[in-house]
Amino acid sequence: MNAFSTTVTGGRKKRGEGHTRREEILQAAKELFLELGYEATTIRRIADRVGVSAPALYLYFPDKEQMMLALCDQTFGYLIESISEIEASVSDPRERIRRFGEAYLKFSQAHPDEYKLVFLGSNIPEAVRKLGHKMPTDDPTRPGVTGALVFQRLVAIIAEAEASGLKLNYPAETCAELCWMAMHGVASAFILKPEFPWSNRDLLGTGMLDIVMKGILRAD
Amino acid sequence: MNAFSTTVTGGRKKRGEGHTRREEILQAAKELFLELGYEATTIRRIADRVGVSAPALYLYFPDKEQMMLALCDQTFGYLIESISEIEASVSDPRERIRRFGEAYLKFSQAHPDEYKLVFLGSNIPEAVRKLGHKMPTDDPTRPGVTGALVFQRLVAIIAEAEASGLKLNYPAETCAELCWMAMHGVASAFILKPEFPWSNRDLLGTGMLDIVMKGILRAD
DNA sequence: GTCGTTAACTTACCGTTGATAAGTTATCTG
DNA sequence: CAGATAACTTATCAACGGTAAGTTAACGAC
Repeated sequence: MNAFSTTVTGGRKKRGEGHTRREEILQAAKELFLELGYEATTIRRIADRVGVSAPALYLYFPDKEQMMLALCDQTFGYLIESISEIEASVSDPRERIRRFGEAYLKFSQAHPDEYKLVFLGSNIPEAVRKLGHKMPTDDPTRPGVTGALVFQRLVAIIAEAEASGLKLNYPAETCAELCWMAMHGVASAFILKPEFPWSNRDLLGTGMLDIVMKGILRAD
Repeated sequence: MNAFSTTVTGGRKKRGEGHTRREEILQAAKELFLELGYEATTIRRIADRVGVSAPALYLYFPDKEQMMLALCDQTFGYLIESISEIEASVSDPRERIRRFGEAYLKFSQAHPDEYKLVFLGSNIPEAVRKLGHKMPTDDPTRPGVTGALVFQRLVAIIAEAEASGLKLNYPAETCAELCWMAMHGVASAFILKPEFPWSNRDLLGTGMLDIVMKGILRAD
């Protein structure tokens, strides 16, 4: 992992060290997904960057999609982390909701490919599309479920806000859905139409947040 | 166009009739895009359904993406039509904006597959563009720009509202973008996650509209 | 030390993809 | 009938994701 972002590590791994190769593959895949997007990142390109042959990747992942999924969980972990941080450090309910929205938007812009994969259905088959939301009996360790966790946190935050005395203009669940939809609208617009000349991206983010807060919380 | 949704029309076209083949190709492509999505719809599958060889498609379209863009324009046309109707029949500025949002949502729910095709089509643009294979031209007659037309109508409606005395909380363009993003958030959520137990779909639609109107228009 | 086992990896290949080149056929014009 | 050419086909390309089968090297056991 040097400064030139080639991850070639040279020779064959020793007996018990296969997992380090796996991590090298993930690292190279992540770099390439971010550089080129999902489609343009080919198995061969990943293999080249790692310094192994293409089929070698299949010793560690069943297919290309699973590489992306593994990365999704990893990066969504960061989102969940920052949400947890907010929950831990911010006590004011209003501020919590706002900070959630900010974190969500910031994440979507920092990791558009992962966002696309989990929340936009993307081009990846059925398996991934349904995981954005709760599938109660499913294996919680399966890759790709972290998207649903994010939404559940928002529901919890808003429900707690109501419990702490804030008055909502809609049922808590509806408020959470409205909030998520609005922020998702901004996030997906930026991601899906990156070349569109948006008037002012920062203002759109903060503005939407203002609008939603004003819309779901009863005026003081 | 028979009951089995094969569009085979038989033999070779006569001299001046190439354009009818072009329409057959578009029809088949549309069906397949809706059935299978962009990625799974191959040139060969389209050609099979039309009843010609695969390279024949390249007599009418430069590449697969252009077929998609042509379909986008077609679908956007339906939306533009209903917007024009509103502009012609509704004079009150507030009501115009609201009706625009309603029409947009209604359109998305009446033609979910087409909406998905047009607005959620995350098909490659990024991947290809980043590889530098073909940079987007700034030719305004190029297919795929009608989407911007819809948005311009919303900008115009909101700008006219401002001109007629309504006070906006943001620049007109930003208001339009916020409005579109919010409605798109609702529309895409319903379409992308149809199985999610949304608390109340009607309330989410009208509620988001209320929230946006309240957010972009200064309170009376 | 050298053997068997097997993790780690390679070479060769499969079918399919979007797209192109070059040739063929059918229809229209003069 | 004789070009000309629109409409279309066959053959082919490089690149894709993925698989089969073989090779190399590191280990424990004796």
